[in-house]
Amino acid sequence: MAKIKPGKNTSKKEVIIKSASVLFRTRGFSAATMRELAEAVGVEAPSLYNHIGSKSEILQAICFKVANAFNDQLAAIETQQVNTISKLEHIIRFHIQMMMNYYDEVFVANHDWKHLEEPYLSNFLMQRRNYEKRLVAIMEEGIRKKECKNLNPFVVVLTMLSAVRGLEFWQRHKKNISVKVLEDDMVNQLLKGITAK
Amino acid sequence: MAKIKPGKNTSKKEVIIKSASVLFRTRGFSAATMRELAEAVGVEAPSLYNHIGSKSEILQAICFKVANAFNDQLAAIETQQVNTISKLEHIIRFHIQMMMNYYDEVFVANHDWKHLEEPYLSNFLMQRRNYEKRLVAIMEEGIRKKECKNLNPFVVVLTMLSAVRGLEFWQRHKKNISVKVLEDDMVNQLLKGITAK
DNA sequence: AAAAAAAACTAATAAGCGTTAGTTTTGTAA
DNA sequence: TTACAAAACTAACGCTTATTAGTTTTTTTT
Repeated sequence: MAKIKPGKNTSKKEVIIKSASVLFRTRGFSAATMRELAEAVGVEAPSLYNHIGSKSEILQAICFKVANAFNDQLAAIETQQVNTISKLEHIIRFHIQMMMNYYDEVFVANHDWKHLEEPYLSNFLMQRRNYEKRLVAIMEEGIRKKECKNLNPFVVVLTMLSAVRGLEFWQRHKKNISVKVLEDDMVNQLLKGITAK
Repeated sequence: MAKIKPGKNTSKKEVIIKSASVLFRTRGFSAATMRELAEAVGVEAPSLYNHIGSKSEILQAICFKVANAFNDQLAAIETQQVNTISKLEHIIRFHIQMMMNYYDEVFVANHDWKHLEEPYLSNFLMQRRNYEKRLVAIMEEGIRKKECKNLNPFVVVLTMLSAVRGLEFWQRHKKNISVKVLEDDMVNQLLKGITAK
């Protein structure tokens, strides 16, 4: 019978969480069962509880891992001494890369955060709101310095965030379009539009 | 005891489906229970089955109502004798309006279609793919006629679709930003970009 | 090799699920 | 007012859920 095989630096808990990310993405958190997760890991369901506390705890681990990654990267970009358009470009590219490299985790964080329990739910939502506000602040600076059009900064930021989030639908076109074309064309469209001059 | 109160032209089945749209949006299809739905409608759970066949049937009704609305509108736009940018603008504005007027239904169709049962699942996905292809065809024509930049049409279309889909997050900012500003700024950004000339 | 710790197993629990059966109430038409 | 149909009710079924208890196997440490 198959055992949990942790790699060099991955604990069994991390293996379970990675499997759960894939399972939760495909089935959704509520529809996914611990028995399904156990089968994916290669173990009986009760054995999972030697490594994790509960189903909900797994969701917490996934959501906050993603949230932390985005927060850390934004903090780094905020301190950069470059113009606003460059900052926005960096952010867009980072979102795209997160989507490519941590597809399952980002998807789950985007879709199933509502199933977090308190106080994790409130904490997560607070972090999201804060993230949006920091992006809006960047955009507002760009407008002030006349680098950006005078559009509603909230609209711009959420349009950008939504657009990159839409990369969820891209996994199935992954083979047809290179990541470079994807990144460049998306940055181009969001920052400069699609209308020919 | 409260009864199901159908309006002039709304059957009790429609009342149930509308309540289910709100419930499924807030709780997610899998997490939502028939007992919760019954309470929202003001009835005991088994009474629902005098009007609907199953929980799954409700999801089907929601998803295909939304799919039909988008398909019909796109068909109308396709026959219009206007330039490509105008067509894309119409499509974006229609998506925004659908999001504003049928928020719950569109949200559920976007999030919970994966819980449709066969053959409805395959049918729904086929319609989605077809919809995307028709949008790509419009964008390709725009590139051919030099109305649009030579960007990857798939990237452009899915960026647009994703951006308008992101209006899901907008309900909470509804009071701060008028629909007109929202529509105009979003169209402006997606078609002409945010960078100042 | 023996002892201790970690992690697997089987069995079972209480709770909640969608749904059905059977009955009673309500609304409508003759 | 009586007859009929629609739609509500209560009770319950069979199934699945996450999780716990108790035991055995495997791995690690001494």
